[in-house]
Amino acid sequence: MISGKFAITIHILTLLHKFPNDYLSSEFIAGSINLNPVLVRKEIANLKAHHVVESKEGKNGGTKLAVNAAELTLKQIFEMTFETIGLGFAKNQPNPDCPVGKNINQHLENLYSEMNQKVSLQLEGISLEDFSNQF
Amino acid sequence: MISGKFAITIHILTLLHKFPNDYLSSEFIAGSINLNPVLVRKEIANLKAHHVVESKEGKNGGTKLAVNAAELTLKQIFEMTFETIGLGFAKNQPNPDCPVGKNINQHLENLYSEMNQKVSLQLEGISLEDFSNQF
DNA sequence: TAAATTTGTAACATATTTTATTACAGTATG
DNA sequence: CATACTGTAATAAAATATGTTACAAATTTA
Repeated sequence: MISGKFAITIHILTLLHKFPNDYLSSEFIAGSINLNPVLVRKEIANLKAHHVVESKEGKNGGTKLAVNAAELTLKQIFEMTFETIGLGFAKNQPNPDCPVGKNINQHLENLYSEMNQKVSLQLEGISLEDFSNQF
Repeated sequence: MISGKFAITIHILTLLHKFPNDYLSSEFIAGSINLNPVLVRKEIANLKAHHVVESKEGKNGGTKLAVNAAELTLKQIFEMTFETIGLGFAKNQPNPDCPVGKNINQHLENLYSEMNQKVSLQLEGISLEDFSNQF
């Protein structure tokens, strides 16, 4: 299974970009994603930690973008929500007495690292503005 | 979370490649991966369905490669164990009355589809033999 | 032919991760 | 002061991944 963090975060950011002058409430955003507002606030907390959005408490409060959407890339959003991409590892430590078991994770990491470079290159070329303007 | 299917499968195939003349038992393979033999047999069942390995029941039975390792690419293995790569979707159906909610999944799919092409290109260039010869 | 070993598979159990819910303190608005 | 938000903790529920047990069927070998 793969968590919806990236998808949710980019959904939030797209909405914020569409309403650049408003503080959007987590309830409103949750209504578009069809998600519990608390989970929206959690993702917003992550975005705040990365200084991508700012929010205002209290009545008529909410969240708005704090950066230029043309300068925020999907790669940055990816890195805020995922560490890296990959095809996973076996859960348990493989047998260190086996030449294959001993080294497989290192070799997989190398493979995945190259995957990440390629994906990052793609995502670096797309800004939030680009993504949002598709709608 | 991400399942270990790909990692386990490539581990199995690497072992089979290292012992091209033997039928390896699921117990032996499980010992290298440090995994329950039943789970190994499940992945082998998948490989059998794709005609990549053959196995023999009964005493001294086990599994061996049924294809040329130089011609089996990591892309093929990837496709047997994952459908596609991507950064996920929100779990619930987004709001179809919202212009963003209505289209976000399609746009994400397009994005992921391009990611898959890039990753596939990479994995296509690596054979099981290449991977196994690193050890 | 009998004993031993191995696959194949089902059924069930446990662990982990992801998502949802409830609750409420704190903050700003009007 | 009433209202409507955020922020966050605590807990529950759902989904997925992994592990275990059990046993029939197949094959080898003694």
